[in-house]
Amino acid sequence: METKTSGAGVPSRAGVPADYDPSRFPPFAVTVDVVILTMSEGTLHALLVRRGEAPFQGMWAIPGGFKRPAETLDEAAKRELAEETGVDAASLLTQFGAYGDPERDPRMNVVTVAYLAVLRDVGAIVAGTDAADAALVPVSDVLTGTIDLAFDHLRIVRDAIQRVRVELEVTGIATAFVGATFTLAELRAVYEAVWNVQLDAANFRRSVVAEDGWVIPTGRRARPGAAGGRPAELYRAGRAWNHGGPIRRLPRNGKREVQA
Amino acid sequence: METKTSGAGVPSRAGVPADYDPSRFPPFAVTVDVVILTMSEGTLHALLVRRGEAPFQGMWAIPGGFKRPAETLDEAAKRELAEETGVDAASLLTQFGAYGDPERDPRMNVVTVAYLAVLRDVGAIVAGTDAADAALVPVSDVLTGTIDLAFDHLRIVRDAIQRVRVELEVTGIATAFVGATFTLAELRAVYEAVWNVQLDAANFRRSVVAEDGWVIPTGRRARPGAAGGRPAELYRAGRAWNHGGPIRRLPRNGKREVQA
DNA sequence: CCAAAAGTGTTATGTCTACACCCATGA
DNA sequence: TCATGGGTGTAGACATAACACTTTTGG
Repeated sequence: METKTSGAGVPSRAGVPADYDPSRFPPFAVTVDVVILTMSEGTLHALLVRRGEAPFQGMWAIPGGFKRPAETLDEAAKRELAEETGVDAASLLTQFGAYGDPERDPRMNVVTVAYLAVLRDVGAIVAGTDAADAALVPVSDVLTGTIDLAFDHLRIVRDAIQRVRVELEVTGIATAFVGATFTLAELRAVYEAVWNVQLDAANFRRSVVAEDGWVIPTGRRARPGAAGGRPAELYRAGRAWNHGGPIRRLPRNGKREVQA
Repeated sequence: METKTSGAGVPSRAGVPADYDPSRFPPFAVTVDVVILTMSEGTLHALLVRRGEAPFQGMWAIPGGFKRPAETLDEAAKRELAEETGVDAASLLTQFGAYGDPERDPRMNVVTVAYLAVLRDVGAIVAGTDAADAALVPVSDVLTGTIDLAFDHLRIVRDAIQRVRVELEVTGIATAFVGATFTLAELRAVYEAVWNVQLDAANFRRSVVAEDGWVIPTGRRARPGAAGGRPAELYRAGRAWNHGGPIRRLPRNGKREVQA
């Protein structure tokens, strides 16, 4: 693997001590962690598991596990997601970072590769598992430190949120948060929750509908809420979200930002 | 680290065979590879090294090496960059991916974490090293397969280019490509080379100058080229490029794209 | 009927593009 | 002086934001 051309015998190119022998490589454990995000009660939630053993026993953590030698990183992430949720949907798994600080695991050298997964209907999935060891928690509770996480998982979650914010802008990942059919108000709520902004419903509708083939009207309508109101049209996701996004960019100036 | 809560004895949550014992973890070698990009002769170039040993002996590869147990991934990347170029500039090192396919190294299980570095004046640096084992090659030659790379390094370079395209848009990384002082034409050439587009000089100037504090006029002027022309103002980079970019977005429609 | 939410129209403002035009230099 | 590239002006196309107004529901 990638041994430098300036091998053991060659003096270092730039004054760095060549005190390292590439022929003996240090072994690492490699894990894959998956930040699973979903919308619940109008806010962004993450699926966390409670650790059953030391270190950090009893604390919340991102689900994850060892990479196996015969699988790729993507396959490992897909496997972890499936084991945790039963969902088999590789397309919305995005690798967003690798973490290898020496002390991130007190027991050994561990490098972890982090993935982001965006799901809908995780509530039902979590309810089906042992409630004691998996839960959907508000992301804001994690970010503010109300819930604190094992290892460097806070940092990983922070990076995942950063990433999903960008994904929302440049891909159409928003539809992954909502059900198979959805109203534009639900879709708008995704942007508002993730970006923490307030969007004009009228203008939002126009932007989304203008993005050709991105959402498709089903002809059916949603039942209004208890407070009444005109029933909303139901849409389904159109072609996959790889081409470019529907709603453009976070506000150019700080305007319209809403305080948490 | 990150062992699932559903440990060895607990049956798997979702029908996945629980045939894996987390207490024995498989060891991996972890390396850090750095894709070093620079502008040379008006086009995008990458710094490659020639492999001195098997496998892929004699082929070109991205510089890289083992992560040491006591350093972070960022530190390892910084060290590799310094060893290869003598440049000590951590701020422009960006992690952009991890690669761990089982067969990517025929000798053993290697997971590599890839970084992007953008430099100026690499030409002089490379000239100072043994020309036989390091060279600046046009990125286009790599992407078209004219030069082929060891391991899965082609894929890594492709991803690095993807990344720098985005970085150019959302950060101000463009100034990292040019000298300490530069003309707006030089800066524009960076965008044109990386995005493979043709930009209107007049509009480019306005966009850049409008981005407040992003480039700062020095009051000095560049000597015109041999063909004459009005001497251009010299600028220096302003505050660091983390806030948001100067030139916005790749063209919304395919227009203005230039064929390679 | 009233409140609430969905959806449409309209207008002011801002941004982007193309391109005409002037400026300063080398040969 | 002409060719070349730097820099400014400007008008139309287009995008965005704000908000008034109409529609359709529950109570």
